Amino acid sequence: MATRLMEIYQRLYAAYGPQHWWPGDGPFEVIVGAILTQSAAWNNVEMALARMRTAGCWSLNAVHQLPEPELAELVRSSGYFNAKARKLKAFAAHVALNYQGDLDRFFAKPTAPLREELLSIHGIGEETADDIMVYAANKPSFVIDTYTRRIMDRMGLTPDKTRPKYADYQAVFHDNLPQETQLYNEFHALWDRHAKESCAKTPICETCCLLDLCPTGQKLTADG
DNA sequence: GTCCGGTGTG
DNA sequence: CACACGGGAC
Repeated sequence: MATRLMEIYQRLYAAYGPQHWWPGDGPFEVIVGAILTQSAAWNNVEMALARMRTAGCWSLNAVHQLPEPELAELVRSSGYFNAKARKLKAFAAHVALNYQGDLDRFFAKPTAPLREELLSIHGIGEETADDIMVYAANKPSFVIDTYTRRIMDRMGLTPDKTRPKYADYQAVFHDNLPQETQLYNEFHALWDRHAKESCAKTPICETCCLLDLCPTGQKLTADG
């Protein structure tokens, strides 16, 4: 399995190159982006981030100070804006109350306790927690999303369980890859790219760089 | 399972 | 017009 996963990674990287997810953005922008992108198109998230920056709401402390209805108006374009404003406020409050607003102190925690604490915050589920782990806190915690699951299922990489959960998909990577944040960072972004580019809801198998490794794709291209 | 929701695309 | 979007709370 380890060899298979690395083969897939190398194929995707060769096909698409580095994806630059959250490149050079500070932890604050990664966290806000990870929350705002929940079931929302990234383009709409970027508009919301731009409005926050322009409005001067560009630090956890600023988010903590700004009234929730005003924050909601700033992030309107990302959708679910009332719910997301509440989530942003919850995160900022958590760091303000427990770490004097200092993210570095929060992220200094070891990987497992940090993830548990992230999950305890309103609005942070498993995927968002792992986004923050990898792209903000620089911790190796593989991000699983609907795209990753879809491709894994088509490729016969579904965890050997009756009803695999998030942790089961994640374990496929944690059990078979080196615990390297940079690898997890790029690999997840490449799954995402591939799902949009080729392994879409209706897959485009003919030009897929993983076709010879994919039972679903071979069946589909054989039938015509 | 239902609710939260504006924006871009076919 | 419908549909998807870098999910999570309840």
